[in-house]
Amino acid sequence: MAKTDRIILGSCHDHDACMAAALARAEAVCARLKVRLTPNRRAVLDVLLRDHKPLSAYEIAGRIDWSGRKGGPVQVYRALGVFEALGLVHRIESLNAYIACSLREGEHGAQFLVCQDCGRVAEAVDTRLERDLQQLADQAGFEVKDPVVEIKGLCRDCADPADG
Amino acid sequence: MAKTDRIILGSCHDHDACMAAALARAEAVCARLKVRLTPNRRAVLDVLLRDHKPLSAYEIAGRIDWSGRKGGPVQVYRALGVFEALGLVHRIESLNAYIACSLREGEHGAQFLVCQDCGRVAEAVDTRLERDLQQLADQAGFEVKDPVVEIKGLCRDCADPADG
DNA sequence: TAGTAAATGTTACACTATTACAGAACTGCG
DNA sequence: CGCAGTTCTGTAATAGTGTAACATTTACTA
Repeated sequence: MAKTDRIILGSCHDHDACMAAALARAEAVCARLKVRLTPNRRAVLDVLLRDHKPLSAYEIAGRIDWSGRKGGPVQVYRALGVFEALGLVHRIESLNAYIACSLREGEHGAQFLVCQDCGRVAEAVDTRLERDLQQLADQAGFEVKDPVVEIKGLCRDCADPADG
Repeated sequence: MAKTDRIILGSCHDHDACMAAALARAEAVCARLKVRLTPNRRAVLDVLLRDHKPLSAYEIAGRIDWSGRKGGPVQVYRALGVFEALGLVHRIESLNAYIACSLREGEHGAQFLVCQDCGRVAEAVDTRLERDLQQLADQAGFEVKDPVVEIKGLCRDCADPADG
């Protein structure tokens, strides 16, 4: 049976290492594309990496230490815009929230498993699914730009709390 | 090659007949499930069927003749909630908009092709894609409740205006 | 170091969605 | 019919999400 290439659960991992790696990846991407990782942007990315779960722009704004400055959604949206364009942050449409990308550089595509109970999100890479999406679009003469796949439901922990 | 079961383009069809059929379908579903198709709800459904394209709740509210009454988003959201539960209306997450379901009774599942240029949305039924989604979820021990598939891109007309 | 482009600070505002509560309309039943 | 309970509606207020506009500052480049 064809297997999903990779699923990142968002739990069950060494979070410090994960954060450091993600930050390094972000720096690499920014350097390569000549995008500046300014303090503002870094602050937004830090918050997202720290939590490793979807946060609304306003939640992000609330967690940043603006040290004196006013600081609000505008700054956050600006940074999110940059990161989305780079593929470092994904918007979860069904939650109006944003999450740092968990994938290695070079990997792309974005299928999400969104738990309606605990709110956590797992990110997956399933090339077969992507092929299917492409094929579906082809049949309608539709040019794919950005496929949104968000499977809403219950994660393992929430579906079966007893861990049966 | 496995084919998508059905794609409804949202254009190129006898709109009057389509509307009448959809309305009849809605009445049937409501009758079967003992849900009342009240004037308010009918007004919302009418607007959605008439346009056959995604509309925001506020746009819907703006197009309804409230004849004296105040009438606003609250009424619209209430009706939309009912129809969504019945599967007669779908929310397009990536647009914050709502569209009447184009499928026959019994058909379900909802994959959408969302044109970023003209804003039109086509609805598709692709059981293979659904199977793949289920399989992806299974591998993560995830229980699927509501798969959201919205392919953003360019429809045939907008991708190639010259109709090459 | 002056000129240009990029990013920021700030205010204000538009759009999306929900809560709360009182009143009206429908349903079932004696 | 007339009452009781439920469902639906009208209305106002408010919470949450996202942008526009514009002056100012910061960073790059010649």
